[in-house]
Amino acid sequence: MAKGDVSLSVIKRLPRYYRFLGEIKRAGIQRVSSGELSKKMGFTASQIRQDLNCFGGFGQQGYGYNVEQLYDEIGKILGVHQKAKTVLIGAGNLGRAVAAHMSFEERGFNLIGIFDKNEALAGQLVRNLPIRHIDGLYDFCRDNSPTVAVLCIPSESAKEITDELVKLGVKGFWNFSHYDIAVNHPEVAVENVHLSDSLMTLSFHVNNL
Amino acid sequence: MAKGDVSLSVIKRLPRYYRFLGEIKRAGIQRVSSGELSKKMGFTASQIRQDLNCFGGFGQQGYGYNVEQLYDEIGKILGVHQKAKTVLIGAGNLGRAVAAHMSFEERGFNLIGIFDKNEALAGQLVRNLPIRHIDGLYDFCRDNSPTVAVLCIPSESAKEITDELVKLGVKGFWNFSHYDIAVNHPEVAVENVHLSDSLMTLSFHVNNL
DNA sequence: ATAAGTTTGTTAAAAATTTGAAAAAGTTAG
DNA sequence: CTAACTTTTTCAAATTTTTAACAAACTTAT
Repeated sequence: MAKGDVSLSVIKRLPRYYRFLGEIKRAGIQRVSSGELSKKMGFTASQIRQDLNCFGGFGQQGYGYNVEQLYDEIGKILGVHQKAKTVLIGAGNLGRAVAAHMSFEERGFNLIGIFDKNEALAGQLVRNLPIRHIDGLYDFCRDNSPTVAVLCIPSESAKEITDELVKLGVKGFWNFSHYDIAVNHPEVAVENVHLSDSLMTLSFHVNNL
Repeated sequence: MAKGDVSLSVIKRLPRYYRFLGEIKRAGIQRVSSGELSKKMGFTASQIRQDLNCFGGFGQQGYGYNVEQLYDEIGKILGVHQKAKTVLIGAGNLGRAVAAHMSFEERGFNLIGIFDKNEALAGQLVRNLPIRHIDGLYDFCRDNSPTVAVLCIPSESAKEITDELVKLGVKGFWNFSHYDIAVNHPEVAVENVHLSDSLMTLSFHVNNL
């Protein structure tokens, strides 16, 4: 069950499995076969079976998969029950929307602080958390030891803040800035979102239908 | 120069090339080799050359690539100078942030309407556009013929609205809802964003460092 | 003008991913 | 309990993607 040897392609599909299994579970369905999942999700049944088997034999021949059990297993693999202490940097339009809109708690994170360089925002509540001035970040991190940071800041500041946060012990970055975070440390995980890349991909497709 | 035979992997890298070339261009650099790009971007030089050659020989032996020309060519391929008329559905936290934060105009889109089912929001301005009540969507589409829709709505409504918009002639969807849009029509392009999937992928990585 | 040095375009090899298919295991009905 | 059926597991083949290597083409300096 070594996790290092599971390919990134597989890992990136796990949240989708989790999402669909959640739906199925809420619909009250108790068992599901790879064939049924295949129809619903648009992956081949073979791929689904192969993916799941990277983490263990969750299914049973002649029966399929128990929805609830499989949902829980994937949840465990993804770590959705962890409570990784998380700070959000940048409380502009996007930062506030991300803070308010994402269910961090259902996905393995615990949002404990929101920071912005704009004094005017200080004290304003977002999701019951006060926006703090960025100058307090250092002390806050020393006192609370967050392990994850969400970056909703302009690309200019991204590199600098990232380096500082790494020094302060942050191990994971969810990056919405235009800048491509590429940390040298192998002990740091980065997920670059790049909404504009996604939008341009759509532009390509729309113009080449 | 048939575009149908370029793989999705390549296409998804194009916005990244565009982004880095933009940076290099703004820095005043006029020529660049695949080797230099490789260092900056983290792709292999071989891959960069191979990717670019899918669309034509933009480089010159012994010289490399002209930054401005390559930037323009990729821009054309991505269609960033198009003005695809675009409506945004759902003016909640996320919808408003997307409307305000994304530079649609620099990426091939022209945002012409914002809609929400919440009466209370009607009339409020976002980016100089008034939020309109969703009931007016049909007429608005008939009058203005948008070809792209950005969906920032709950998954429950996503399928229904998508189907209606397809009937009204929308050819491209940028989907932020939890729901996986899968349109049967081969003439419709969909880009599913799924921020929560990205967040859970980060959760996995953080928990498996 | 020539030679040395770069760098692309292109072809081929390697690696990774996806798909298919058979064997093993379990379920369900009689 | 047995036989027919379903579905996973596992292994192998096919496809796709990435990397490497080399010849052709251009630049630059002498």
